[in-house]
Amino acid sequence: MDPETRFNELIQRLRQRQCRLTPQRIALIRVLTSSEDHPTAAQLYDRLRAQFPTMSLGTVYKTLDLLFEMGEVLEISVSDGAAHYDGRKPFPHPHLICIRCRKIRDAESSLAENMTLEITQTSGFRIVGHRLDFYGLCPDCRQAE
Amino acid sequence: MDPETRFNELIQRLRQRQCRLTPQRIALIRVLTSSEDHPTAAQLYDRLRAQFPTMSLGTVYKTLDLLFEMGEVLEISVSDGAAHYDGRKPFPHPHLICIRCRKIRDAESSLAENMTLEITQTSGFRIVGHRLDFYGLCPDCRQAE
DNA sequence: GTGCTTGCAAACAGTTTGCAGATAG
DNA sequence: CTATCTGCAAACTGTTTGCAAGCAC
Repeated sequence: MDPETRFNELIQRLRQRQCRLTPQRIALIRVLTSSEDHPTAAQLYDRLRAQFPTMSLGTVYKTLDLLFEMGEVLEISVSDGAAHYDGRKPFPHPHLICIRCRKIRDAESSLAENMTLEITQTSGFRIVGHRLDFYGLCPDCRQAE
Repeated sequence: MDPETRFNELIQRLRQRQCRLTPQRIALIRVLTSSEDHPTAAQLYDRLRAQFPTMSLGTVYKTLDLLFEMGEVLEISVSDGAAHYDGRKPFPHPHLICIRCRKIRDAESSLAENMTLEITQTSGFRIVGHRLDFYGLCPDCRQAE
């Protein structure tokens, strides 16, 4: 899905929920949907402040929480403290996380869906989300070794 | 693997590393290997303090870090702040996490290994670990709905 | 005896909260 | 006009760090 479509989708969802469409929220959704990487709250805050000096970190957190509760944003916790966010693919999918440079990439796997199905059927849980994180050295960092 | 065997294995690994076998470390490994659930550092501390009043939370963290770096303990980050630890199955495996009662259970899946293989081959990453967490409502909490 | 380990307390980082003032609808 | 939202700052939580005293080897 291209960023523009996703942007409009999120705006639409907020409208449905009768949430106020403040400039801050619109700007955050803009940045979130156009980010190729998986930024932390602080990184989003930095990117926003450049073009939106009045934005505050607290508002970033509040808006991310709102979108998270709506199921429109994925929270990825790497073991580096801060949570990372993915607003482009709200459906779960595997991530590749480099243990050296901390970069996060999306991974494709045909088996992810089947595994979710298998677990759903055998566990008795009603599954509402999953996180599939793979840790390792990315190609760049392997060379640097 | 039964708790006793795993306990001895961990003690052995520490010896190999020439680490001191202090009473604190032995007690923590005892609790860790006999825990059916996935306790946080604070929970481990509470369980230890009962029979070991001099134990400090800092030591719990330091010992967990040591075992984690040795690859003998899994760190599971739920989105509830604190990290949970699993010392019984150091090889990665899927976890089921209840979003209501926060309980964490082990899940079995035949596909987990294949998926890891697939990702390893297509990503260019050298994979050293993975985390497969499934979020949902456990059978108990589904009934309570 | 040596140097790793502990316990304590202070420091730290990320996140959450409370509230007065601002503003979208 | 009103209820929601923002911005700020203080509070909180989990974790890390530094260092003197203790103890495994």
